[in-house]
Amino acid sequence: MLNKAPSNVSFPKLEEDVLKKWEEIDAFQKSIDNREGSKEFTFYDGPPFATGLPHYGHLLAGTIKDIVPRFWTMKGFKVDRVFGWDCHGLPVENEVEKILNISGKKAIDEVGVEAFNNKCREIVLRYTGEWEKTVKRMGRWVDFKKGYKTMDLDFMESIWWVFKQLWDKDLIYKGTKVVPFSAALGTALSNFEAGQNYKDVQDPAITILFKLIDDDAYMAAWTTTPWTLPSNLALCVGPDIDYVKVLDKETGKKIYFAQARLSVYSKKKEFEILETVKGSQLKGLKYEPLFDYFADLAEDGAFQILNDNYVSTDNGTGIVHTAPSFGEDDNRIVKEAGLKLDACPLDNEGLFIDPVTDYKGQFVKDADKLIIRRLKDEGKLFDHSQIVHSYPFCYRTDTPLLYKSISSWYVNVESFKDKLVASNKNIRWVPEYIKEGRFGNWLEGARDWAISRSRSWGTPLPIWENNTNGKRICFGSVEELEKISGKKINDLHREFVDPITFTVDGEEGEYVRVTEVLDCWFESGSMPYAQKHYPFENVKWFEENFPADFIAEGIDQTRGWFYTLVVLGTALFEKNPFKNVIVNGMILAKDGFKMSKSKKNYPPAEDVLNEYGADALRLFLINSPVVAGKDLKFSEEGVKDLIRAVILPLWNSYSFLTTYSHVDGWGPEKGLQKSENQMDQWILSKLQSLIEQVDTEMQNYNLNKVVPPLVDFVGYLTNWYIRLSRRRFWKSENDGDKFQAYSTLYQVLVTFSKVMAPFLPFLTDYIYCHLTKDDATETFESVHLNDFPQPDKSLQNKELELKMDLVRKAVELGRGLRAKHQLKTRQPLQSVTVVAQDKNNKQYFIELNELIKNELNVKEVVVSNDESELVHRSAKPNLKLLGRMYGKQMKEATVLIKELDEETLVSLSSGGTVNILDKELGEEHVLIELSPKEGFVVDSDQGVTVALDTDLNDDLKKEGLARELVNRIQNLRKDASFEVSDKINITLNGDDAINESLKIYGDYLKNETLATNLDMGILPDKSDISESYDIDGIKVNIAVTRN
RNA sequence: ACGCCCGUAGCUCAGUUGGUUAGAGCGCAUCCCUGAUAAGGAUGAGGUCACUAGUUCGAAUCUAGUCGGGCGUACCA
Repeated sequence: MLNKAPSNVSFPKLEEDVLKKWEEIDAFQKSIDNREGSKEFTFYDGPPFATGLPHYGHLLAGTIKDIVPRFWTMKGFKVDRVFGWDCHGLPVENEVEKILNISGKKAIDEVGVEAFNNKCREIVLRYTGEWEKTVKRMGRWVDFKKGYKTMDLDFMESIWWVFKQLWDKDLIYKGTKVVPFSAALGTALSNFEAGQNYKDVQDPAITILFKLIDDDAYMAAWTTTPWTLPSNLALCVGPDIDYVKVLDKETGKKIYFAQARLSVYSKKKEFEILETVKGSQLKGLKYEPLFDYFADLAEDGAFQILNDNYVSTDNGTGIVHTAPSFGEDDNRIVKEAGLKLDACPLDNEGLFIDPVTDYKGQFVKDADKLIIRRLKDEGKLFDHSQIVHSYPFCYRTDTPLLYKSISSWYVNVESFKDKLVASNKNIRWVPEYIKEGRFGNWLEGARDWAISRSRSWGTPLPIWENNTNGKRICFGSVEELEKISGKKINDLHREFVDPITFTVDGEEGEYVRVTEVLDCWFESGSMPYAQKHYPFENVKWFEENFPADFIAEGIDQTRGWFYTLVVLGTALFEKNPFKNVIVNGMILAKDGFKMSKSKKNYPPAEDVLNEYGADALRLFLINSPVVAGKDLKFSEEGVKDLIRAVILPLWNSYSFLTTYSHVDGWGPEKGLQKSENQMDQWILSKLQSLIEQVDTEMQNYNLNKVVPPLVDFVGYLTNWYIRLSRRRFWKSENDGDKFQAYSTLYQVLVTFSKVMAPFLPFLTDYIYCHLTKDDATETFESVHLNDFPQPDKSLQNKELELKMDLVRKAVELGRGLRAKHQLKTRQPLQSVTVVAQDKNNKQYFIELNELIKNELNVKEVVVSNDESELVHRSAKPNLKLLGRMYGKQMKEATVLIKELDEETLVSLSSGGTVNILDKELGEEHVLIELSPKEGFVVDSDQGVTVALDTDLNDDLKKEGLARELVNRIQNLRKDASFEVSDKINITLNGDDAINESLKIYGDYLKNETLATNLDMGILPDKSDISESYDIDGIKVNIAVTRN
């Protein structure tokens, strides 16, 4: 027998209890061990940085990462899930710098790599406890004990192996990279850091003249950074852009610039156009360097005009001053022209150094003015103005950033770009548009990947360089390094491997490690291999399970983790490393802006969990556009709504079943019965359809399409099935029908728990376990150890579902009519007329007329197939069909169709045709609408018409009154907190109408209220509860006593 | 600044290849029902589909531009 559900439930509290149970029985581990020997479903967890606390974005991703593996577990797969920690990288270093109150690479060198790294190691895991707590509280099952850390020796060794693979494939090279640089900190910043602090600032915008060597003319170039001019090594023009050579009437100089910019400059000066040429024709022309500091680079190809398509004519002159050491594009263009040029005359503090002797020791930005004046004096300044543009500032010192080239190690991604695109073809992206859109575009434009950082806390590059002959050796395992160095190695961090040096027989010089470490993105992209210490361990497992079945992260990872995974998977194995990916959108605050701690525009996750629980939060997140890659405005109310829409009704259903079955001592151990009742059959059929639907959507990773059918089902269950079946549960006789009702509701709740288990892991587990404790066919300790239900075809009855839809429609219309005409449902009416033109439908109404009778509280259901007395017909064109037929005549035809009379419409619906503008139209060409006729209590919708007979005779009135009395007495029972099974004695007195009514309906009233005695007369002095009522003018006093 | 996504009722969102009176839930108002009660039902009010211009017999939907939000990329020289 089932235990009664507790009368007051706290879902957060219930969840905590379920969590405890999971711990006790080790439910998660069991869900994996259970599937030993089954096919595996592989899941990769993207490692978060442990330096911050989890926020909603993590909770969302965590929810998706929990639901999908839970589903596939229930589908029979073994789904191992381990957590990962991203330990290396700038965020950690920044934290440590803050703690040690130092900044920049130089400072780190002073503290020492060892001390610095120790500090990093110390703090990197400081929030893991909080993470674990929150992740678990959300109901996510993931293994923290076996979790990987990117700073583990095994992990780092695999990284080395990955790197060595690329090295052997000749995909690694050393080049220069232009990076944002903070002069105040004396260190390069990541693009991410540089992006933190853009500001609109005013800068000089000058146009300078470069004298051509073989032509008595000048090239006009525009720049906002005069201090980069000493480092100018080239000019760049667009090959397809038109350039004009003009005569400056004031100075007599001949000057080139883009034709499109002529109008701008001619505002200030007078020109005569001499010639027009394409940029491609200017290519290769040589010019005199502006300054002579780097004049000797002319031998290496400097000071010539190059071509590139990135040049625009939006501003400037259409001729770009190119300083390869200070601009990413500049660097690229020069490189692509096959030139090796570099002129970077500044130190780490942003001060000019040799050979720029004139400004030596000056901060470059301060030298701007002097450089401009000098160019002006030399007659090389063509124009001088100001511009306001956005420029990055150091996020820590608020000083303008400089861009400067540094040497860096690259992966030659461009060389296998085609393979990346090919890999992407095999990935299922949810939502789909990301595949060809954002991600596809990003792959198309893939650039070589700079993977080294001049930093301290990371996996060191496994490259040793001979300090004499420059030869390099790359290591791909600890063993190789141990062998050559003769030392035992237990840790691969810099403080351990940097001191290792060695010599090679027959070679001069000593091999010393290059100083850089790997970008932590390289590590996260390597996690499929490194988390398993592949290929040093788990080779067989890896080969069988390599492309992961599933991963999930936010859309911000398009160019992050998703990209690095694909690059490395493709480079190593020419494979896409994951088959399915769910990309979630960003969670914004209620106000539509991003969540911000300082703005306090969102509630702390902990509060939401304590107030509403994880089930509600999970459902809210899953049911939002955020799983379809769109942004979500987070609102607490939304979470609350899901409680109301799903969790509470589900709980109430469970509570309903247990309340009544407890009274009868019913439980599944009595054996489940197959039901003949159509309501039972209907809800079971609906349940099978739901199983199918959820299964299909989950197989397609459409998590956001799952909740609406769940909500619908909850509606069917509570607002139709239970509401209409209540009487069967609480009637006093223990007959077969009652047990069929119990069996049905029991089965529905048990199966429904299984279907919803991946989504609402707590509540479903609670309900499932409490329901099935005595059920010999359900022997599991947790709903999550079950298989996902299979739809039972024998229980599916689509026709019945259709029937019920019609009935529900009719009842809905009938209820609407009662409301509109102020006819209380408690007042019985003589009859309702339902009209169905379709023969099948007519039959359905006849079959299910009992339901309609009860729901609408009428004595009789009249089924008719002629609604012409009740409604008007009118027609509208079926535009989808007719639009193509009529084209421009459509407007005219619409008017004619709308004017068709009822007779014609009736003939159309019985197969007739009508001629409109020379075209023969049949029923399918028009849409016939029904509208209620005046003076009838009638309504019509979607082919169903319902009319109520509102005449009341005496008998109906008496019955109505009896029902009012039942209602009052039931309320009294409830107010007196009687049990549903308590028997009572009633005493009442009142107006004559009461007596008249009870003469006929006294037994009915007793039966309904479980009354053993019904006395008419003066109320007793002592009763459990008594009250006086006025029912539409009829007065009555009632007293109730429990016996 | 550029690329991608988004802008529909007070709020959160649906809206298939262009088609009929633009929908749902919540909230609000009125009424109803109720021994599942932290509920439930019906009805109603509430919309210039961000704006502008175009394509079309017909645009929330397609095109171009403007404005606003998000993500990403950026000293576009």
